[in-house]
Amino acid sequence: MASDTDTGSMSTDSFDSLAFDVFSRACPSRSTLEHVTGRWGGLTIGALYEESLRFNELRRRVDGVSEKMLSQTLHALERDGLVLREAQPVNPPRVDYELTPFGREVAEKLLGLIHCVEGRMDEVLASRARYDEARGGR
Amino acid sequence: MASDTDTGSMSTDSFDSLAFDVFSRACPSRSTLEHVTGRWGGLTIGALYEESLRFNELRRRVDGVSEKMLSQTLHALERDGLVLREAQPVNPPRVDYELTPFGREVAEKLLGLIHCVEGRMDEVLASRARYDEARGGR
DNA sequence: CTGTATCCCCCAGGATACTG
DNA sequence: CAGTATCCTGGGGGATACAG
Repeated sequence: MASDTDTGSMSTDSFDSLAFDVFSRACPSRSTLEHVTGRWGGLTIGALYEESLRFNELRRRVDGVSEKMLSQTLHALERDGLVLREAQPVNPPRVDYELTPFGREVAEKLLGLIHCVEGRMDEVLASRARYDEARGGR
Repeated sequence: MASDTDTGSMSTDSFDSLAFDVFSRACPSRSTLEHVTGRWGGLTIGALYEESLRFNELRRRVDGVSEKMLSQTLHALERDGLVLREAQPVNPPRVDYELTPFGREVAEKLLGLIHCVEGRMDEVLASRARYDEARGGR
């Protein structure tokens, strides 16, 4: 693990002058973005945005995730400073996961995206129907 | 292709009462979200947000994408109604890709996320350093 | 309960060649 | 230029067993 080839430089660009090197493979933010938008990252963050959860609660909440992937995802997010892991030294062990302030900020942006897409799903579905009919025979 | 198992129902939830079934595997918006946030989807949309581009221009812009993946990505985005494909019947062929209004909206949300992360990359890097040092020996 | 270690399968996706 | 078709490999990720 910790195999990212990240170097420490990136551009601080404005919204209008988009010259960021996210397009470059070597951009360090690309890996974080991948953790956030990855298959399980987004769902995990979404779940934690509602409330702080324990490992198996998360596992139940995020439909379809395996122990291994949840573990990996959580580690990546914790490493990036999006998730805080709080282990209580009790028996049986109890570990709570919660979003950091940064994590919450990212979660909100992510939710903005999700809502944007969900609110337009009828359009999407219609577009898909059109597309499939046009070249559906083939 | 067009192998999504999407059914046409989803929840229209508010930002506060998050009861969306995005967490469910069967949620139709999940596939669109995957197209948008996928490895190449986001970068492609980001590139097209700046300007309308042709196939090979895109290929050069999005560092590391293969012909096959760009083609696939573009088809998925076009099908979902995010990208408009305009083929001019000239020789040699010329095809321009541009974002639809919906595509631009999604792009903006996406850029919001990207900027949020990029603007905090120093934190991320610091967090990673801390994390790696803590359990770096292992 | 909270994970880590292992095995292994499958397909995302890269390389290459070819067509219109 | 704008793609499609084919082949092939790496690693994403599931299942299971095990450990603290």
